[in-house]
Formats: sequence, structure tokens, C-alpha cells
Amino acid sequence: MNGATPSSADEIDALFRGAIRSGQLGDGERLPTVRQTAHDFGVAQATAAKAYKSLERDGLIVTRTAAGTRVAPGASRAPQAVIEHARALAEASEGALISLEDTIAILRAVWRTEATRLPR
Amino acid sequence: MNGATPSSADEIDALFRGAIRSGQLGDGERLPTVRQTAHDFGVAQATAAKAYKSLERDGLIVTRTAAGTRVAPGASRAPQAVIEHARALAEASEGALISLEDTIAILRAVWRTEATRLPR
DNA sequence: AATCTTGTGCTAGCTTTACAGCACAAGCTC
DNA sequence: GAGCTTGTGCTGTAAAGCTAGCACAAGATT
Repeated sequence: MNGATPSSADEIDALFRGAIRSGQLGDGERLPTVRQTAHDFGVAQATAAKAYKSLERDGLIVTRTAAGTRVAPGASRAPQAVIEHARALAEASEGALISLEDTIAILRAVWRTEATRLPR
Repeated sequence: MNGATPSSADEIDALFRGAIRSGQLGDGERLPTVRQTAHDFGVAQATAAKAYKSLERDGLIVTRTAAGTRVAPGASRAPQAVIEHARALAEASEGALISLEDTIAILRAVWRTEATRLPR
């Protein structure tokens, strides 16, 4: 469905979360202002703020009131192995013309295999 | 947050989509009835039906009115390589204590690297 | 100290989505 | 053909989430 432009607080949350944990946004790096993000994605300020709030609750970012929002020190720690596996999966899927959403569905299914199971 | 029990049409859609494309539900295999699924997940029938409708639109399942719903022939075709990469990623993430939701966020971020980019 | 920046909080209204519960239609089974 | 199974459709109701726009507080900047 989408994959280009987030349109809800959760999606914006996930977008930055991914950027941080994948290292695209490094330690201490500054995020766009709430207003800017709201404008970029065409959502209300309250929606962007909500996403930032969620990220802060999880310790991924630090906000200081007039100094903007920055990636929390040590937040971008996702082991390189994970990132590389993610990249490999992305390439394999795109090569097989499988959409991002479908790839995520597969990942979810595989994830369950090693813990929970289908109610079946 | 969740990861155990889907609570919306989209999530039920994704659950079965993943089960099918990952091969957990094979060609021709029967899905639970709409009523059963609604009951299992504690949602309204209309919600489960909506998910099934979406899956059918995408050609993943075939519904025949009194004979139930089955996986469409040839729908479970997700290249083995993709599934294996997904499994590898799942293991790496779980080993690093990274949640499913975070792993998905990372995957999304990595996905974009090879096509779109952050609006920045 | 004055001013600009930026995160936060609020209200009211709208849209989307799920719920409950039932009725119906198509078709399988015996 | 009778009856059960199962997907579909309908109604009205309720809850959740987003929008828009503004006001405020904390702090950076000059």
C-alpha cells in the first residue's frame, strides 16, 4: 500500500526508529523539528509530536526544548550482523519482486516459528 | 506491542499472508472459516471477512461459498532464498534481543536505501 | 533583556475502523 | 431435495486516530 510516505504517528515512529537503528542517523545527529516533519509528511504537528514522544520514551532520542531533537547517545546500537542480514533479505526480496509489505509478513511468520505458533 | 494476537483486519491479512508466502500454509491447504478466525482472534466476523477479501483480491486464496477458503494454487511461491534470509534475520535479531517491530523498522530503512530516500 | 526557536498541550470536529447481530445466498453432504 | 455449512451483506453504534489552529513554556540566540 504505502512505503513512501508515512501518514500516521506509528509509521513516522517506525521510519525514524529504522533510520536510527540501522545507523542512517548516527549518535547525536539532529532530527528535523516537529514542525518540519509534520510539514514534510503532510500530517498535523500533534501527530509528528506523538511519534517523537514515543521514540523518546524508548530512549532512542533526546529532546531539549529549544535545541531540537537528537539521536540519544548509544541508541543506534543495532549489531552489524542484524543490519547485514536485513540488507541481504531486502536484496533477495526485491530480486524476486516481492513487495516490502509481503516481505514483512514473511518475516513475521518466520519469527513465530521459533516461539509462538499459529492458533491452529 | 503486539505480535501474538492480531486485532485488526490488516493484521489478520498480514498473518495469513505471511503464513502462505512462507510456506506454512501450502498450496490448496484450507484456512479456518471466517467464523472460526473471527472467534480465534476475538474480532467481528466482518473484520475477518475483510481480511479474507483482501487476500483473495491479491490472488493468495480462493473462496468457494460452502466449501471454505483455500490457498490458491501457486500462491505460496516465495523463493526459498527469501525465506532463508528471513529466517537468518530473525535469528540474528532475536540473538541480539532486538524486537520484531524494531527489526521490521530496520528492514524498512534498509529497503529504502536501495531506492527511495529519507526526505532530508 | 528581548526575541526567535522548538517542543508541548489543548479543543473541537471529522474520518476511519471495528463491533454486534442478524439475514441471505450459494453450494456441499446425505 | 432437505439441511447444514460457509462466505457475504446489511444496519446502526462506538471507539480510536488524525486534523487544524492556536496558546504556552523552556531555553537558545543576539
